[in-house]
Amino acid sequence: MARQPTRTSVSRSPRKRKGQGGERREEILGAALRLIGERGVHGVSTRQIAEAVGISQPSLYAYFPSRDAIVEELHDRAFVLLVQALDRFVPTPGTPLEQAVEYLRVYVDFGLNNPDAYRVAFMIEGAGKPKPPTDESPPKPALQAFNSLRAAIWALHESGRVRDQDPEVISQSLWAGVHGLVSLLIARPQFPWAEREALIRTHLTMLAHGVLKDA
Amino acid sequence: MARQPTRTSVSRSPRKRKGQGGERREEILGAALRLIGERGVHGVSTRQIAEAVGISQPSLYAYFPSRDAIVEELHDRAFVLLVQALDRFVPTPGTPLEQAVEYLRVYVDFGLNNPDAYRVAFMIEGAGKPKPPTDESPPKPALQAFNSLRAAIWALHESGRVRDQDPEVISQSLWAGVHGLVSLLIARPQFPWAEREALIRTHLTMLAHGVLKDA
DNA sequence: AAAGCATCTTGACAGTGTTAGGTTGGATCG
DNA sequence: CGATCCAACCTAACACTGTCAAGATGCTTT
Repeated sequence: MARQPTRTSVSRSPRKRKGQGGERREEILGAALRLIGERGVHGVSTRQIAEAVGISQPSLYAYFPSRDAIVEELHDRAFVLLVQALDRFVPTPGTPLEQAVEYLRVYVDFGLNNPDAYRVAFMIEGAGKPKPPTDESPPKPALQAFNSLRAAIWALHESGRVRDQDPEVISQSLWAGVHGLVSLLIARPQFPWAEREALIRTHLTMLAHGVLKDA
Repeated sequence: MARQPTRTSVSRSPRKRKGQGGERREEILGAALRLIGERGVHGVSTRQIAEAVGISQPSLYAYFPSRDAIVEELHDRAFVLLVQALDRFVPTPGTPLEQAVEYLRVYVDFGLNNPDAYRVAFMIEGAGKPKPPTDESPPKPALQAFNSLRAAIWALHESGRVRDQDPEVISQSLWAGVHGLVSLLIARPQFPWAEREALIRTHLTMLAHGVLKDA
């Protein structure tokens, strides 16, 4: 009697072959990042992700232990992308101020060009909290990203152009400075912002002026 | 037959008298703010709020149309508090740089002393999105807060001490500068921050140096 | 052809925000 | 005083969420 199930609707993706489970994993991460970019981190459910991929929703748990684990993986990957972008930077000839602005600009552009990644990386509440036990061993991508920035500041500092302040403090301060602009531009698109290019340039110039000696 | 209900557990708060529904409203907001401060915006359910207040959970909907409305009310109130703090500022005698640092310090201190409020006000994803129709009429507390800051910058600007830049751009840039520090300090308490006082002072001095002429 | 196991499924659970409808009891009025 | 009214509040139920348990499927290797 069991009537033929009407099926339809949820077009399933064909089952992956034996070794290719990793492909599914990537598909899941891709769909999750896209949906999160559209609807926000908390506006996406596991069922929506699963449907976008074309699998049943509990199948996600074959690849990730929890929903949060998906977000966390995106989080880490976003940091890796940021580090790559920062480390790719090579200064063009110019004054230290111009070079500093250029470098900070890489950070800003990364954030604005990858708002989904930046959101996931920096703008998720309590994303860095619940892990006091498993520290130390792996250099978390988050810290690694800051290390890139810090290294650049130290280099600048050793050129003697920086105001006499602890370089560590200056690094953190500059980070806060660029993060503030990026996060606000991303999070508050409705705010009556000034012309974006002028705002960015002014902001970075201000930060650089604040740090460098020859103002 | 109907056995005495075992009751227990959820100690209910006594019913409010006829006109005192507003009290309940305040109790709900207070409990919500406290719980959100402890567990984060998304870590608190309406049932938890209701239990903390001592009423049934659907009763919340007699006072607020939705869960988001509770958060939004807290959001607006946080802005009002911030505006009050900013407007209370009266500069002590000193150089323009010292005064600028002092003023920005009010913003930073407000954020760090009221992290719950600041979180709710500035660090909630998409809190300023879904309202293109009902604009214009009421001066939203959010914009009002920025107006306070802008007014202060304009005053500074007219004293002739500011680098030749559009004051509007400078206001937004300074806002981004302080917001970056406050939001990171609040959101990432685990990060190996430098000594907080030194960090704040350096950051604000940097921002002020970046904006003022006599560096 | 058989075995093994990665892949994926259905079914169920407690928890969530929200709505519908009914009860209670203090304030008000005749 | 007693009747009425309605603000304040409740229970029951809905569709949705993340997660777990248990089993089916079918490619790959022996």
